[in-house]
Amino acid sequence: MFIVAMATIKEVARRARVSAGTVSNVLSGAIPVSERLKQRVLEAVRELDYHPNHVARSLKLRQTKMLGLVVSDITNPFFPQMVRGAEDAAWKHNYILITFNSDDRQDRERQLLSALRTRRVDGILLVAAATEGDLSHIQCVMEAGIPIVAVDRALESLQVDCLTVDNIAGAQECVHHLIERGHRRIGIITGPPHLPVARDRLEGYQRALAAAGLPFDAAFVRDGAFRAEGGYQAALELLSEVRPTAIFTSNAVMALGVLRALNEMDLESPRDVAVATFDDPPFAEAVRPQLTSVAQPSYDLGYKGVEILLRRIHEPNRKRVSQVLKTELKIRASTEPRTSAMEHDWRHTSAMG
Amino acid sequence: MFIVAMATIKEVARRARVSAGTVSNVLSGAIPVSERLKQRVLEAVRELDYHPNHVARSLKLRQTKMLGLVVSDITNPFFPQMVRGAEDAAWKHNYILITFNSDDRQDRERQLLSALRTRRVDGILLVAAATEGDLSHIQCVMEAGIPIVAVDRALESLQVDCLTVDNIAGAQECVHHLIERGHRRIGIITGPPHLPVARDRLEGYQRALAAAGLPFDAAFVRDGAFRAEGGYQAALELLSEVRPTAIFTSNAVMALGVLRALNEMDLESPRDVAVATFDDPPFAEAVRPQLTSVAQPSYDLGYKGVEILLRRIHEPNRKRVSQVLKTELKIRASTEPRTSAMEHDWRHTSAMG
DNA sequence: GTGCGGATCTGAATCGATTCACATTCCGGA
DNA sequence: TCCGGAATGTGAATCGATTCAGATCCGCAC
Repeated sequence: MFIVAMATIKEVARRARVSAGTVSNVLSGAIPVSERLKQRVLEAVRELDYHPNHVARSLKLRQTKMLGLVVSDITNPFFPQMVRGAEDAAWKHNYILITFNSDDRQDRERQLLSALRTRRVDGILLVAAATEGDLSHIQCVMEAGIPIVAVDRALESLQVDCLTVDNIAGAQECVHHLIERGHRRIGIITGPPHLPVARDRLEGYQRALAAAGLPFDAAFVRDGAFRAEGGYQAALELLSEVRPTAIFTSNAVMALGVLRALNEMDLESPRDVAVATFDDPPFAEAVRPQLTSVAQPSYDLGYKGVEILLRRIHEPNRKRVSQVLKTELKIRASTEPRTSAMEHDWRHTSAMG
Repeated sequence: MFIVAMATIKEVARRARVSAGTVSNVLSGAIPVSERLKQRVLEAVRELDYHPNHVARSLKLRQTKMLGLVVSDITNPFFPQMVRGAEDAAWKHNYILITFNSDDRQDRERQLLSALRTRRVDGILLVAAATEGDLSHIQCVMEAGIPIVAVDRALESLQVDCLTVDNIAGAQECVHHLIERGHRRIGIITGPPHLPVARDRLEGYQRALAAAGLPFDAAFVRDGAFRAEGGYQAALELLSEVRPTAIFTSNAVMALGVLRALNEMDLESPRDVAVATFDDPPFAEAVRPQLTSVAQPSYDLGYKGVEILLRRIHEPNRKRVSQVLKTELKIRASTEPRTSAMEHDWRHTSAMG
């Protein structure tokens, strides 16, 4: 293997006829160096196109200026924004990000955390695969002295900083909006019940019903597994069984499944069924009808997550923080008021089903 | 700052009553160690929860097992798949990925490459901000001995491996499909003309027209800057000026803009206007109508890109490779045949405009 | 001319893992 | 019993930057 060696600090030193320490001082600026030598050093740096070896620096300083970021799956349209936010914040503070996908599998998460630990990252931003049960692998990393911030999904049982979104309030506000529009038969397609995020959104749904004095009926609840296919299947079932006049999905990809189901059943939104969803991906405004949705501050989740993490790195003994970001309801065409004629029609039809 | 030091190889050695070298040999498996000592070492490793310091390892071995990945913007739905592919391939070969966004800005790209260089990544996967003009910052990195693979956008003027998509053929096939469906007035919304990707797709459009003996009219070409807003504006213009019966967009986010424009102008696809687009994001099947699209093998772009890069890292003197991946045309509802009545109607209208 | 303080610089130790020259052990065969 | 050589271990040098104790230099006051 042919290696083109990069210049080292010693070569720069030799060329500038100074010691390595002086080169270091010039570049770091920590200790003043005479103008004469400084110029010599800078010229040598330029001539050799010297780029300090950050690996050696990390070893000596015992900090890598690297942060780990573990998300479920970057392919899920919710995460890119968050990753982008995290990256921007990290870059701003001269840190770099190592991003991993866990696919929400705990065994993989365990491996990833182990890899990050061996790489000596200074801290980890974690969207935990599971938030309950055996969290020992996370605990271990913390005990090894690597700060962790739980993003999007809180880890109540661990002493970690958490940055989450108010899922309950977001879902509640949205379902309340549906109720306000006259809907009484509202279906919900949820995510995997073992995920608190999914449970919280269901909780918001229930609270909205309760607040309006409406009864809760489990037949209107389906698990779409947070996936498009699941949303599709769940929608087919709901529409052919309990006939809701509105469907609320707990994330956006499932909403796509719902739209596909409507398509196939030759139903139209909002005429036949109102649709609203958690998440507000770019396509929400492009689909027909445009989707009423609960926008999460996903960019902020990443950006602030990194800021909390950096703060923790510098103040390891700071009090544990747990911040909850608000969602924003974006009302669009998919929940526009229906005509009373249509409403009547559906009432009639569903009574027959 | 309170530091919880992690165990070092020396501590493991002391606890197992062996030398550091022996611990290293046990863990790497390169040199055989007697069963007796091996067990002692492994037990010490377990007791101390030893995780080798990869930073020290990198310094000594002069390889970090890190790859850099520079994309335009992870927020663009085309990239997550690619990043995921790259990450999977990297992880499989025990490499990690450092992902950056350049926003297609050359100054930023320069900084990112410099950062990657100082970090001593073993190689870089680059979606270049520009493919022509001053590419010296890229050239420098290569001269420093860091292999680069240009993904998605070729760098013809540099001696780098390239992995791209056949944009010309993909666009041509798609436009040919529109022609086959009877369209004669076909608008195209392109990306920034300084990007070869955009130029190639336009080239494919032109070739399709030429192959069918249709004249090329610049009035049917608009620049949508690869952004939703641009696609929206361009569509409004096209539809109110030259009245195409079909619109082809050079990327998917612009197609979203087109759909929004149709929405606002109260036009319907495919009844009034057929729509087809380059890129095949998840929402292509969810929007109404489902979008005919040119699917890029974006996951493969990342996966194979990393494999080419790793191959280059191990064989620096290998002949330069330049691989072109094929696209796949996915025909969906947005280009379904129109009735002749409709066609007539439009001919009439456009003649008036 | 001498001495002294401050400003600059140098040189060596250090971070933690790898590796290689060398030391030690152990075994069979003579 | 002794030797050769294979098998197994040890210890020190090394990677490249940082940092700090100590060396050197300079000007100035006495």
